[in-house]
Amino acid sequence: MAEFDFGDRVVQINQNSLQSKCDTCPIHNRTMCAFAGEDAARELAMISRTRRISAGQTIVTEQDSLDFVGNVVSGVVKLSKTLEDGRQQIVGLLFPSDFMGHIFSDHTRFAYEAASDVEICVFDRKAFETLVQNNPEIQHELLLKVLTELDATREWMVLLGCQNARERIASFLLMLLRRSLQTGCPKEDLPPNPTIRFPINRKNIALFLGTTIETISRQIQSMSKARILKIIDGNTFEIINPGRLAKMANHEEWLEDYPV
Amino acid sequence: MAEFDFGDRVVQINQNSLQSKCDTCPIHNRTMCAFAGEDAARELAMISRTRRISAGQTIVTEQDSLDFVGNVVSGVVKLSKTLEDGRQQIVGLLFPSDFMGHIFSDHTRFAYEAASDVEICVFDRKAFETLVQNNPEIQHELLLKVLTELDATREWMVLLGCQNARERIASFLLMLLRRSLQTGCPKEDLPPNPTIRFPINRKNIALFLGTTIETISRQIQSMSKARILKIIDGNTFEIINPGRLAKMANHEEWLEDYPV
DNA sequence: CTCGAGAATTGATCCGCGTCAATGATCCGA
DNA sequence: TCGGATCATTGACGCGGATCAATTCTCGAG
Repeated sequence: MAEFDFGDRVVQINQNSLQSKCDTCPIHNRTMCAFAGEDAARELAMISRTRRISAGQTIVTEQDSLDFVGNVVSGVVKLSKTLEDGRQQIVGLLFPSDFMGHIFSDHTRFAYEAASDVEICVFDRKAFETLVQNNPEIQHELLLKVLTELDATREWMVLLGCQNARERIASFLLMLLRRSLQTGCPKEDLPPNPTIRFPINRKNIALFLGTTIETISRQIQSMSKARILKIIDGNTFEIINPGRLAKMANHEEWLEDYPV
Repeated sequence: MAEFDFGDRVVQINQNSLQSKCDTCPIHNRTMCAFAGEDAARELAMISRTRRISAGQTIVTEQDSLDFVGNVVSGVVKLSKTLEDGRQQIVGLLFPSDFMGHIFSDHTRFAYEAASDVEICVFDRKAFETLVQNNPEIQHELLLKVLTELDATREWMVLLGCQNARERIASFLLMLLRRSLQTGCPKEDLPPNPTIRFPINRKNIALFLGTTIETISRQIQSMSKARILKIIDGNTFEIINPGRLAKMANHEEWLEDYPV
């Protein structure tokens, strides 16, 4: 065991076992960890810890203090706000390699919940903040990540503000398709009929899209009848015509790879 | 005139006249400029320039490259996206002291337009990026600003996703009230019946709230009948009961100062 | 002052989708 | 294998707010 001082607290961690975790981390090179220098990477590895949360469990409630940050390793974390009367809106879905946490602030305004079985790699927040302050290159990566997330959030704002149910669901399918293609496969190898799985249940999709499970169901059936997709099972779909789907979403830039 | 090298370009600027501008800047201490060290502040002053844009003029279109960044000095800048069929959604309104620009990226996905007569203090983007990279404390302030903006954007996402027209308009009024109180007046000095002015026209409010000018008109009249506000003129309103307005908005934390 | 253009209000109508309710599918523990 | 629970699908209905249209208000030019 080694003892490390992160400014306002002392952390004791087994250095070897944790260092090795990052080497086998399936998402390491897509997270901000990949941009850390050698020393910072060692520190990150030392303060990291893996947590598993099963679907439906709350990780942090609104207004709670969030004393850790981290990366989603597998599964989907939902970020949501619930009004007094029970209405809820999901304001973000965090997929593997996404950064999770509310840094440089003592309380979040949104609840974090596992939308599926989830594995996250967490760091003590204060320790991570100290590390960020001492490593401008990590802070820069973090800034870029947050800027990207801000843009993505604004895109969804367009969706919620002025697109109808059909467009919202088409956009959601496209987002899933894009996330599943993010491994960076060359354009000519794109499958003509990609397959999509819903990683979360209908209720959460509805809460994210600002609609209802009934409307989602009707639209999926309607797309199936229109031969835009084929329902393999309730959660799996073969996209017969990605181009038409993109056109339907009215968000062309979300699927540049599949021309209409 | 002095000549300054910002990495990839050389800028010639009259140092004295520009330095003096920041001293008289009405919003200086609320912008990230206030956090710059002495050297950085001098650089900022040197690369800054004031631009005036009249209401309705486009500053940057979507997909354009945005070669400057800056702070809004007066007026309101709208950040929006327009779909092919003409539907438009405003994803952000920038008020005085707000930072404007799309840093560390060569093209924006949103258009910038003056929603009222506007005065902005601009910096060359590349020069500013260099300055940020060389000044971790400015980068940190920028990160905090972006994080705050991300949270604010998510709050509006809740609004667009699951709140009705009445709640949206009440929330908009509260936001204006809060912005106008940001000078930091002590709680006991709060005016019991504050006055609000719409800084932008109905069309832009509607585009921001994901509704229509007709609906806004009807809701305002309805609030007037319910004695929640008094219509001074078409753009000015006396808030008779801030507490009930907050309750109506269902976003209690937006007006903690006025208990229900 | 008048005139015309753009902005806001007010009224009438209609439709997308939320709501409620019933049925069907899947899964798990007993 | 059965029964209960959870989740998804399908149908019927109604409402909030978009749409269309007419009127009123505001303001700057002449």
